[in-house]
Amino acid sequence: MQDRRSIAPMNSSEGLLFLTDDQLRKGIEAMFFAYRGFTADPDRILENYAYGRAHHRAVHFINRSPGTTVNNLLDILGVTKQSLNRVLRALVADELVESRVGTEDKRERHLFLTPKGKELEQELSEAQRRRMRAAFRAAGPDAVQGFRSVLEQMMDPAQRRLFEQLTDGA
Amino acid sequence: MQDRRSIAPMNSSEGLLFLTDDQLRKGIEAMFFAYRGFTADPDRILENYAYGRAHHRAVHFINRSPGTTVNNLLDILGVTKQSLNRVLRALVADELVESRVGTEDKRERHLFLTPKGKELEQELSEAQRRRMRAAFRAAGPDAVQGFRSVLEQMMDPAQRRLFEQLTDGA
DNA sequence: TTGGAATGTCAACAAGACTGACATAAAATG
DNA sequence: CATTTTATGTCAGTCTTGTTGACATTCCAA
Repeated sequence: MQDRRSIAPMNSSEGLLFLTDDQLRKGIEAMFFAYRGFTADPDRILENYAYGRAHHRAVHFINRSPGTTVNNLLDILGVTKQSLNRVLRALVADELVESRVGTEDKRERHLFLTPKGKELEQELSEAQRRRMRAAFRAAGPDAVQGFRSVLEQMMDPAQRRLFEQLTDGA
Repeated sequence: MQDRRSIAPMNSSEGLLFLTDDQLRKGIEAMFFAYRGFTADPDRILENYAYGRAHHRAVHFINRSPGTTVNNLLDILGVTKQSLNRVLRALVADELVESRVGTEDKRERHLFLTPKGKELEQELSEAQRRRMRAAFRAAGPDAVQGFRSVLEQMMDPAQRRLFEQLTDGA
Protein backbone atom coordinates (compact mmCIF):
# COMPACT_ATOMS: atom_id res chain seq x y z
CA MET A 1 0.00 0.00 0.00
CA GLN A 2 2.41 2.59 1.24
CA ASP A 3 6.14 2.84 1.07
CA ARG A 4 6.68 6.02 3.04
CA ARG A 5 9.36 5.41 5.59
CA SER A 6 7.12 6.39 8.51
CA ILE A 7 5.57 2.99 8.15
CA ALA A 8 8.32 1.05 6.53
CA PRO A 9 10.96 0.54 9.26
CA MET A 10 10.23 -2.80 10.79
CA ASN A 11 10.47 -4.42 14.17
CA SER A 12 14.07 -5.38 13.66
CA SER A 13 15.80 -2.18 12.61
CA GLU A 14 14.46 0.69 14.71
CA GLY A 15 10.73 1.00 14.29
CA LEU A 16 9.36 -0.62 17.43
CA LEU A 17 12.47 -1.05 19.51
CA PHE A 18 10.91 1.11 22.20
CA LEU A 19 8.34 -1.62 22.76
CA THR A 20 10.74 -4.44 23.61
CA ASP A 21 10.30 -6.16 26.96
CA ASP A 22 13.60 -4.67 28.01
CA GLN A 23 12.45 -1.12 27.34
CA LEU A 24 9.17 -1.80 29.10
CA ARG A 25 11.00 -3.15 32.12
CA LYS A 26 13.13 -0.03 32.21
CA GLY A 27 9.98 2.07 32.16
CA ILE A 28 8.52 0.04 34.99
CA GLU A 29 11.60 0.41 37.15
CA ALA A 30 11.83 4.11 36.33
CA MET A 31 8.27 4.57 37.60
CA PHE A 32 9.16 2.75 40.80
CA PHE A 33 12.25 4.79 41.60
CA ALA A 34 10.81 8.09 40.43
CA TYR A 35 7.72 7.74 42.56
CA ARG A 36 9.95 7.41 45.60
CA GLY A 37 11.61 10.70 44.72
CA PHE A 38 8.23 12.23 44.01
CA THR A 39 6.97 11.58 47.54
CA ALA A 40 10.26 11.99 49.42
CA ASP A 41 10.13 15.73 50.15
CA PRO A 42 6.53 15.93 51.36
CA ASP A 43 7.08 12.80 53.45
CA ARG A 44 9.94 14.49 55.26
CA ILE A 45 7.83 17.54 56.02
CA LEU A 46 4.85 15.49 57.16
CA GLU A 47 6.93 13.79 59.82
CA ASN A 48 7.14 17.09 61.69
CA TYR A 49 3.37 17.22 61.92
CA ALA A 50 2.69 13.55 62.67
CA TYR A 51 0.76 13.29 59.44
CA GLY A 52 1.18 10.88 56.56
CA ARG A 53 0.80 10.71 52.82
CA ALA A 54 -2.94 10.20 53.20
CA HIS A 55 -3.28 13.59 54.88
CA HIS A 56 -1.22 15.19 52.15
CA ARG A 57 -3.46 13.82 49.42
CA ALA A 58 -6.61 14.98 51.20
CA VAL A 59 -5.23 18.47 51.76
CA HIS A 60 -4.04 18.69 48.17
CA PHE A 61 -7.36 17.86 46.58
CA ILE A 62 -9.45 19.91 49.01
CA ASN A 63 -7.27 22.84 48.07
CA ARG A 64 -7.82 22.09 44.41
CA SER A 65 -11.59 21.94 44.73
CA PRO A 66 -12.75 23.93 47.75
CA GLY A 67 -16.20 22.92 48.92
CA THR A 68 -15.92 19.44 47.46
CA THR A 69 -17.88 16.70 49.21
CA VAL A 70 -16.51 13.61 50.91
CA ASN A 71 -17.97 11.44 48.19
CA ASN A 72 -16.31 13.50 45.52
CA LEU A 73 -12.98 13.16 47.23
CA LEU A 74 -13.44 9.40 47.47
CA ASP A 75 -13.66 9.07 43.71
CA ILE A 76 -10.43 10.98 43.32
CA LEU A 77 -8.44 9.32 46.07
CA GLY A 78 -9.64 5.81 45.37
CA VAL A 79 -9.88 4.69 48.99
CA THR A 80 -12.84 3.70 51.12
CA LYS A 81 -14.86 6.36 52.87
CA GLN A 82 -13.95 4.82 56.20
CA SER A 83 -10.28 5.25 55.48
CA LEU A 84 -10.72 8.83 54.33
CA ASN A 85 -12.91 9.54 57.32
CA ARG A 86 -10.15 8.85 59.80
CA VAL A 87 -7.86 11.24 57.98
CA LEU A 88 -10.49 13.97 57.75
CA ARG A 89 -11.37 13.60 61.42
CA ALA A 90 -7.76 14.34 62.35
CA LEU A 91 -7.54 17.28 59.98
CA VAL A 92 -10.79 18.76 61.27
CA ALA A 93 -9.75 18.22 64.90
CA ASP A 94 -6.47 20.03 64.21
CA GLU A 95 -8.35 22.82 62.43
CA LEU A 96 -6.71 22.40 59.06
CA VAL A 97 -9.99 21.49 57.38
CA GLU A 98 -13.49 22.79 57.92
CA SER A 99 -16.42 20.47 57.27
CA ARG A 100 -19.71 22.23 56.57
CA VAL A 101 -23.03 20.42 56.40
CA GLY A 102 -24.56 20.87 52.96
CA THR A 103 -27.38 23.38 52.59
CA GLU A 104 -29.06 21.59 49.68
CA ASP A 105 -28.46 18.07 50.88
CA LYS A 106 -27.80 17.83 54.59
CA ARG A 107 -26.22 14.41 54.26
CA GLU A 108 -23.27 15.90 52.44
CA ARG A 109 -20.27 17.55 54.02
CA HIS A 110 -18.48 20.27 52.11
CA LEU A 111 -14.77 20.53 52.79
CA PHE A 112 -12.60 23.64 52.96
CA LEU A 113 -9.06 24.39 54.05
CA THR A 114 -8.67 26.81 56.94
CA PRO A 115 -5.85 29.38 56.75
CA LYS A 116 -3.77 26.94 58.80
CA GLY A 117 -4.61 24.20 56.32
CA LYS A 118 -3.64 26.38 53.38
CA GLU A 119 -0.34 27.07 55.04
CA LEU A 120 0.51 23.38 55.28
CA GLU A 121 -0.70 22.78 51.75
CA GLN A 122 1.62 25.50 50.51
CA GLU A 123 4.59 24.08 52.37
CA LEU A 124 3.98 20.59 50.99
CA SER A 125 3.19 21.49 47.42
CA GLU A 126 6.04 23.95 47.21
CA ALA A 127 8.50 21.21 48.16
CA GLN A 128 6.98 18.88 45.61
CA ARG A 129 6.90 21.53 42.91
CA ARG A 130 10.53 22.36 43.52
CA ARG A 131 11.58 18.85 42.61
CA MET A 132 9.21 18.68 39.67
CA ARG A 133 10.48 22.03 38.41
CA ALA A 134 14.08 20.89 38.58
CA ALA A 135 13.22 17.70 36.72
CA PHE A 136 11.20 19.55 34.06
CA ARG A 137 13.91 22.13 33.56
CA ALA A 138 16.64 19.53 33.25
CA ALA A 139 14.62 17.41 30.81
CA GLY A 140 13.24 20.25 28.71
CA PRO A 141 9.79 21.07 27.33
CA ASP A 142 9.59 18.30 24.76
CA ALA A 143 10.43 15.69 27.34
CA VAL A 144 7.77 17.13 29.64
CA GLN A 145 5.25 16.78 26.86
CA GLY A 146 6.17 13.12 26.44
CA PHE A 147 6.18 12.52 30.16
CA ARG A 148 2.63 13.81 30.48
CA SER A 149 1.50 11.91 27.44
CA VAL A 150 2.74 8.52 28.64
CA LEU A 151 1.37 9.08 32.15
CA GLU A 152 -2.07 9.87 30.79
CA GLN A 153 -2.04 6.72 28.72
CA MET A 154 -1.13 4.72 31.79
CA MET A 155 -4.19 5.80 33.76
CA ASP A 156 -7.40 3.81 33.92
CA PRO A 157 -9.99 5.54 31.75
CA ALA A 158 -12.11 6.53 34.75
CA GLN A 159 -9.08 8.02 36.51
CA ARG A 160 -8.10 9.83 33.38
CA ARG A 161 -11.48 11.49 33.17
CA LEU A 162 -11.09 12.72 36.75
CA PHE A 163 -7.61 13.97 35.98
CA GLU A 164 -8.83 15.92 32.97
CA GLN A 165 -11.82 17.31 34.85
CA LEU A 166 -9.47 18.65 37.49
CA THR A 167 -7.28 20.51 35.07
CA ASP A 168 -10.19 21.76 32.95
CA GLY A 169 -12.46 22.81 35.74
CA ALA A 170 -10.12 24.98 37.73
CA MET B 1 26.41 37.20 23.04
CA GLN B 2 24.11 35.00 21.05
CA ASP B 3 21.04 35.66 19.02
CA ARG B 4 20.12 32.12 17.98
CA ARG B 5 16.49 31.57 18.65
CA SER B 6 17.14 28.55 20.84
CA ILE B 7 18.00 30.97 23.59
CA ALA B 8 15.99 33.99 22.59
CA PRO B 9 12.32 33.12 23.40
CA MET B 10 11.59 34.60 26.78
CA ASN B 11 9.53 33.73 29.80
CA SER B 12 6.45 35.50 28.57
CA SER B 13 5.89 34.20 25.08
CA GLU B 14 6.56 30.46 25.10
CA GLY B 15 10.02 29.82 26.46
CA LEU B 16 9.41 28.66 30.01
CA LEU B 17 5.68 28.19 30.06
CA PHE B 18 6.19 24.53 30.90
CA LEU B 19 7.63 25.59 34.26
CA THR B 20 4.61 27.50 35.56
CA ASP B 21 3.12 26.36 38.84
CA ASP B 22 0.08 25.24 36.92
CA GLN B 23 2.07 22.96 34.67
CA LEU B 24 3.97 21.59 37.65
CA ARG B 25 0.73 20.84 39.46
CA LYS B 26 -0.53 19.03 36.41
CA GLY B 27 2.63 16.94 36.41
CA ILE B 28 2.19 16.17 40.09
CA GLU B 29 -1.39 15.06 39.66
CA ALA B 30 -0.49 13.04 36.58
CA MET B 31 2.09 11.15 38.64
CA PHE B 32 -0.51 10.43 41.29
CA PHE B 33 -3.14 9.07 38.94
CA ALA B 34 -0.70 7.24 36.69
CA TYR B 35 0.93 5.43 39.58
CA ARG B 36 -2.46 4.05 40.50
CA GLY B 37 -2.84 2.64 37.02
CA PHE B 38 0.70 1.39 37.12
CA THR B 39 0.04 -0.80 40.16
CA ALA B 40 -3.57 -1.72 39.44
CA ASP B 41 -3.06 -4.88 37.38
CA PRO B 42 -0.46 -6.56 39.61
CA ASP B 43 -2.52 -5.65 42.66
CA ARG B 44 -5.49 -7.50 41.24
CA ILE B 45 -3.42 -10.60 40.59
CA LEU B 46 -1.75 -10.50 44.00
CA GLU B 47 -5.12 -10.67 45.73
CA ASN B 48 -5.52 -14.23 44.48
CA TYR B 49 -2.33 -15.23 46.26
CA ALA B 50 -2.84 -13.25 49.47
CA TYR B 51 0.29 -11.27 48.68
CA GLY B 52 0.76 -7.53 48.43
CA ARG B 53 2.79 -4.96 46.60
CA ALA B 54 5.74 -5.60 48.89
CA HIS B 55 5.93 -9.21 47.71
CA HIS B 56 5.73 -8.10 44.11
CA ARG B 57 8.65 -5.73 44.51
CA ALA B 58 10.79 -8.37 46.21
CA VAL B 59 10.03 -10.95 43.54
CA HIS B 60 10.70 -8.46 40.77
CA PHE B 61 14.14 -7.45 41.96
CA ILE B 62 15.22 -10.95 42.95
CA ASN B 63 14.35 -11.97 39.41
CA ARG B 64 16.37 -9.07 38.07
CA SER B 65 19.46 -9.92 40.12
CA PRO B 66 19.45 -13.61 41.04
CA GLY B 67 21.68 -14.38 43.99
CA THR B 68 21.44 -10.88 45.39
CA THR B 69 21.74 -10.51 49.16
CA VAL B 70 19.16 -9.19 51.57
CA ASN B 71 21.28 -6.12 52.16
CA ASN B 72 21.49 -5.45 48.47
CA LEU B 73 17.76 -5.68 48.12
CA LEU B 74 17.30 -3.26 51.02
CA ASP B 75 19.17 -0.54 49.16
CA ILE B 76 16.95 -0.98 46.16
CA LEU B 77 13.62 -1.25 47.93
CA GLY B 78 14.31 1.48 50.45
CA VAL B 79 12.61 -0.21 53.38
CA THR B 80 13.96 -1.53 56.67
CA LYS B 81 15.39 -5.02 56.84
CA GLN B 82 12.73 -5.95 59.36
CA SER B 83 10.02 -5.03 56.92
CA LEU B 84 11.65 -6.91 54.07
CA ASN B 85 12.24 -9.87 56.32
CA ARG B 86 8.56 -10.46 56.92
CA VAL B 87 7.94 -10.52 53.18
CA LEU B 88 10.86 -12.83 52.46
CA ARG B 89 9.84 -15.21 55.23
CA ALA B 90 6.45 -15.67 53.58
CA LEU B 91 7.96 -16.12 50.12
CA VAL B 92 10.47 -18.69 51.39
CA ALA B 93 7.79 -20.55 53.36
CA ASP B 94 5.64 -20.72 50.22
CA GLU B 95 8.63 -21.87 48.20
CA LEU B 96 8.68 -18.97 45.76
CA VAL B 97 12.11 -17.84 46.94
CA GLU B 98 15.14 -19.83 47.98
CA SER B 99 17.51 -18.32 50.54
CA ARG B 100 21.02 -19.79 50.49
CA VAL B 101 23.60 -19.05 53.17
CA GLY B 102 26.63 -17.36 51.61
CA THR B 103 29.71 -19.47 50.99
CA GLU B 104 32.16 -16.58 51.34
CA ASP B 105 30.39 -14.76 54.11
CA LYS B 106 28.05 -16.97 56.08
CA ARG B 107 26.15 -14.01 57.46
CA GLU B 108 24.75 -13.24 54.05
CA ARG B 109 21.74 -14.87 52.46
CA HIS B 110 21.64 -15.13 48.68
CA LEU B 111 18.17 -15.02 47.17
CA PHE B 112 16.84 -16.91 44.16
CA LEU B 113 13.43 -17.46 42.62
CA THR B 114 12.23 -21.05 42.49
CA PRO B 115 10.40 -22.19 39.34
CA LYS B 116 7.18 -21.44 41.19
CA GLY B 117 8.53 -17.98 42.01
CA LYS B 118 9.47 -17.35 38.40
CA GLU B 119 5.98 -18.30 37.37
CA LEU B 120 4.41 -15.68 39.60
CA GLU B 121 6.97 -13.11 38.53
CA GLN B 122 6.06 -13.73 34.92
CA GLU B 123 2.37 -13.40 35.56
CA LEU B 124 2.83 -10.11 37.42
CA SER B 125 5.34 -8.51 35.12
CA GLU B 126 3.45 -9.52 32.04
CA ALA B 127 0.36 -7.75 33.29
CA GLN B 128 2.37 -4.66 34.12
CA ARG B 129 4.21 -4.74 30.79
CA ARG B 130 0.95 -5.02 28.92
CA ARG B 131 -0.25 -1.71 30.29
CA MET B 132 3.13 -0.06 29.82
CA ARG B 133 3.28 -1.34 26.25
CA ALA B 134 -0.15 0.08 25.45
CA ALA B 135 0.83 3.43 26.94
CA PHE B 136 4.15 3.51 25.09
CA ARG B 137 2.55 2.56 21.81
CA ALA B 138 -0.18 5.16 22.13
CA ALA B 139 2.26 7.90 23.10
CA GLY B 140 4.99 7.05 20.61
CA PRO B 141 8.78 6.71 20.84
CA ASP B 142 9.59 10.39 21.33
CA ALA B 143 7.15 10.64 24.21
CA VAL B 144 8.68 7.54 25.77
CA GLN B 145 12.06 9.17 25.58
CA GLY B 146 10.73 12.24 27.39
CA PHE B 147 8.89 10.13 29.93
CA ARG B 148 12.07 8.31 30.87
CA SER B 149 14.08 11.48 30.93
CA VAL B 150 11.78 13.31 33.35
CA LEU B 151 11.46 10.29 35.62
CA GLU B 152 15.22 9.95 35.89
CA GLN B 153 15.53 13.60 36.82
CA MET B 154 12.94 13.11 39.51
CA MET B 155 14.89 10.40 41.32
CA ASP B 156 17.19 11.07 44.25
CA PRO B 157 20.79 10.80 43.01
CA ALA B 158 21.44 7.65 45.03
CA GLN B 159 18.30 5.99 43.66
CA ARG B 160 19.25 7.04 40.17
CA ARG B 161 22.60 5.32 40.48
CA LEU B 162 20.89 2.12 41.53
CA PHE B 163 18.46 2.44 38.64
CA GLU B 164 21.29 2.84 36.16
CA GLN B 165 23.28 0.01 37.67
CA LEU B 166 20.31 -2.28 37.21
CA THR B 167 19.89 -1.52 33.54
CA ASP B 168 23.62 -1.56 32.81
CA GLY B 169 24.52 -4.64 34.75
CA ALA B 170 21.96 -7.06 33.39
C1' DT C 1 -45.85 7.53 54.80
C1' DT C 2 -42.96 4.20 54.39
C1' DG C 3 -39.05 1.57 52.38
C1' DG C 4 -34.93 1.92 49.93
C1' DA C 5 -30.80 4.48 48.48
C1' DA C 6 -27.19 7.78 49.52
C1' DT C 7 -24.02 9.96 52.69
C1' DG C 8 -21.21 9.90 56.35
C1' DT C 9 -19.48 7.92 61.20
C1' DC C 10 -17.77 4.47 64.52
C1' DA C 11 -15.40 0.02 65.50
C1' DA C 12 -12.54 -3.81 64.58
C1' DC C 13 -9.13 -5.89 61.72
C1' DA C 14 -5.05 -6.61 58.16
C1' DA C 15 -0.95 -5.29 55.46
C1' DG C 16 3.12 -3.23 55.55
C1' DA C 17 5.77 0.35 57.09
C1' DC C 18 8.56 1.45 61.55
C1' DT C 19 11.93 0.94 66.09
C1' DG C 20 14.08 -1.98 69.52
C1' DA C 21 16.35 -6.14 71.15
C1' DC C 22 18.89 -9.94 69.84
C1' DA C 23 21.78 -14.00 67.64
C1' DT C 24 25.45 -15.12 64.74
C1' DA C 25 29.49 -14.42 61.80
C1' DA C 26 33.32 -11.62 60.41
C1' DA C 27 36.72 -8.16 61.14
C1' DA C 28 39.54 -5.25 63.94
C1' DT C 29 42.22 -4.53 68.03
C1' DG C 30 44.59 -5.47 72.23
C1' DC D 1 45.03 -15.62 70.56
C1' DA D 2 41.25 -13.37 73.08
C1' DT D 3 38.14 -9.81 72.99
C1' DT D 4 35.67 -6.10 71.29
C1' DT D 5 33.35 -3.97 67.43
C1' DT D 6 30.89 -4.21 63.15
C1' DA D 7 27.80 -6.41 59.76
C1' DT D 8 23.99 -9.32 58.57
C1' DG D 9 19.82 -11.16 59.41
C1' DT D 10 15.70 -12.57 62.70
C1' DC D 11 11.99 -11.98 66.17
C1' DA D 12 8.59 -9.01 68.64
C1' DG D 13 5.75 -5.07 69.18
C1' DT D 14 3.81 -0.53 67.49
C1' DC D 15 1.80 2.86 64.09
C1' DT D 16 -0.26 4.36 59.71
C1' DT D 17 -3.46 3.49 56.47
C1' DG D 18 -5.74 0.52 54.01
C1' DT D 19 -9.92 -2.90 54.51
C1' DT D 20 -15.08 -4.80 55.85
C1' DG D 21 -19.14 -4.58 58.89
C1' DA D 22 -22.72 -2.22 61.49
C1' DC D 23 -25.21 1.88 61.96
C1' DA D 24 -27.44 6.84 62.05
C1' DT D 25 -29.22 10.42 59.28
C1' DT D 26 -31.20 12.38 55.27
C1' DC D 27 -33.33 12.23 50.88
C1' DC D 28 -36.29 10.36 47.36
C1' DA D 29 -39.62 7.42 45.18
C1' DA D 30 -43.50 4.22 45.45
